[in-house]
Amino acid sequence: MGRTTWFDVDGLRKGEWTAEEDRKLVVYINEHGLGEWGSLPKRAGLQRCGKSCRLRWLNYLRPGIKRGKFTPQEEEEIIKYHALLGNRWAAIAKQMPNRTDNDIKNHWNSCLKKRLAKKGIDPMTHEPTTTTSLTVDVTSSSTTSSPTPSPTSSSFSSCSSTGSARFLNKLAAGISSRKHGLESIKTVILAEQPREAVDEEKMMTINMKEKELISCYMEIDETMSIDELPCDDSTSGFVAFDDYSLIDPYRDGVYVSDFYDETEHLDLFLL
DNA sequence: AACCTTCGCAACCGCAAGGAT
DNA sequence: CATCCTTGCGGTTGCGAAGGT
Repeated sequence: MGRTTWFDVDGLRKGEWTAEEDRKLVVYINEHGLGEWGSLPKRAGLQRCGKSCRLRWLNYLRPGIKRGKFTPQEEEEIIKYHALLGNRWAAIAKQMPNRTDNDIKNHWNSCLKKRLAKKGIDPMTHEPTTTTSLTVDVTSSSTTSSPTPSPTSSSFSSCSSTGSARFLNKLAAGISSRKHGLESIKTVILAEQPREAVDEEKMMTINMKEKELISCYMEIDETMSIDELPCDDSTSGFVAFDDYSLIDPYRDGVYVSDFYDETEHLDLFLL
């Protein structure tokens, strides 16, 4: 199996790797370590681009890669993590260290996605296709069950008041896969101040809620894996974090309500 | 047996983020 | 601050194998 070999305009070899090329790459990396993919091919005596070498190493030659059929347990894990993280194959692969992101992605696209669809489950939302449990903005003209509907105050207030594992997972994923440091996330949250005061009592509530939200961010350790985070049974497209914030699992962000216009408006903090 | 379709997987491509200059 | 370069990610493609008709 594999692609036929050909050469691009720069004379670089493309397509299937030979055993000899694999050997050269492994020998070079074992001797010199990883890094500088751009210049590696020349130094290793390979007629390949750096990207191709990196991919070959990460997806095939790297030690510790598990190949072959996925076990039912692994498949369950993939489905579970996909529900939490979406198509973030790299982030999912981090939870399954013996499998590559490419492997997981291929298995999802060729097998798991179809299997879920057959069972009547939308592979993107992980919800039954016959029902729509996503909350849709009643004021908008949209009638679809898009994964990113506009939240409303009604959906907001009806959400659970407990913290959300999905939110925490999203945050952890943001930290781990997108390289957003905790400090920068805290800075974003802390920098968002109320626009104008209403009254003192409300102000106190706002401050309290803000503190709760911030403290949640503060408690998350960058080294925590998803399994270490607390779980709840939140299942809808939007996930409540508390009365003032709402998580959209399909975007890299957390909505935090504009405390002074609770009727419609939410701000999206991108992670 | 021959042909067609689907599956599985390796590899490519384009894009974006982040670092270096 | 702007530009360039490197790295990493996700979507897509190409192709042999396997299965179906």
